[in-house]
Amino acid sequence: MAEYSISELAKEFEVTTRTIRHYEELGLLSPARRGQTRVYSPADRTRLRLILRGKRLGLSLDDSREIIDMYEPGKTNVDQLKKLIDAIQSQRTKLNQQLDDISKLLKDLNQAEVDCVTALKSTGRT
Amino acid sequence: MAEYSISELAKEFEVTTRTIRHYEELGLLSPARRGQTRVYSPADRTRLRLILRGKRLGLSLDDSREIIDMYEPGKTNVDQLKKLIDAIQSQRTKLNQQLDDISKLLKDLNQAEVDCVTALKSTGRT
DNA sequence: ACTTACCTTTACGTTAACGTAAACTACATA
DNA sequence: TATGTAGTTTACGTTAACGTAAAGGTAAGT
Repeated sequence: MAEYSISELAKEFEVTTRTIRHYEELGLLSPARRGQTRVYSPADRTRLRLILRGKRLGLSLDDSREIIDMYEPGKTNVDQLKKLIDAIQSQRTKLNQQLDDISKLLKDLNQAEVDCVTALKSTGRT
Repeated sequence: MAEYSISELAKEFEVTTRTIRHYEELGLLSPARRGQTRVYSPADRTRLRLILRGKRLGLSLDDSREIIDMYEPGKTNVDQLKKLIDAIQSQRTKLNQQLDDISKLLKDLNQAEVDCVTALKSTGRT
């Protein structure tokens, strides 16, 4: 039954402790306490991982919280569940848009690289 | 030889004119002028499209400017070209990381959806 | 001539996501 | 006992990416 200190998590994910506390202020994390000191469970660690993944994808912290809350099984209400499914669909749409953007950007990068190499060769001959 | 007004572009890309002017302030766009008025070429329009694509991918405007400048062929210097190739590679790395993130998130979303549907069914029977 | 619909610049305001500093506590170790 | 190391709260500061007036210019239509 592993647990983690705030600085351990900070080191592992290459963020500052301030950042982790900030996520807690926003209600994205709520670690246990031993006295005053925060004690993080593996579940907390997973939440942090999800938050940072969301960040890399350009999600706001609020968006991330929405998504993360989806994983919690405590949603009994039917309307809640339907809302969640909608949210999931909407996120999927956004992600697919991102996939499209990325593939286009990668294509552009390839072309840019080709242009660079071509330019380099011609430079070599001048 | 098409051209566009600022509000035309704003409408097309669903941003405000303030946003477009802001990009110009940061040196990401430099449209021609007819008197005081900005006149955008198809090339300007493409640049705007690239900027917004970058935004969707979570790039900063500075990052976007770097990438966009890669497409300009006016880079004669060899060192410049090598730097560009490095930048391209680094962007590619970042994008591949994003692809990985997205595939993982999509997987998570699928699981969350399954959980939702399961929960819904059990609710129906209670 | 007057309104409407654009365009312009200048400049202060706002939000998100932290950074940074101050001031304090608790535990371990030289 | 002092020095360090890691934790805490509180609170003001900062940066990016615009928002939001304010104040004005210009050309088209009525």
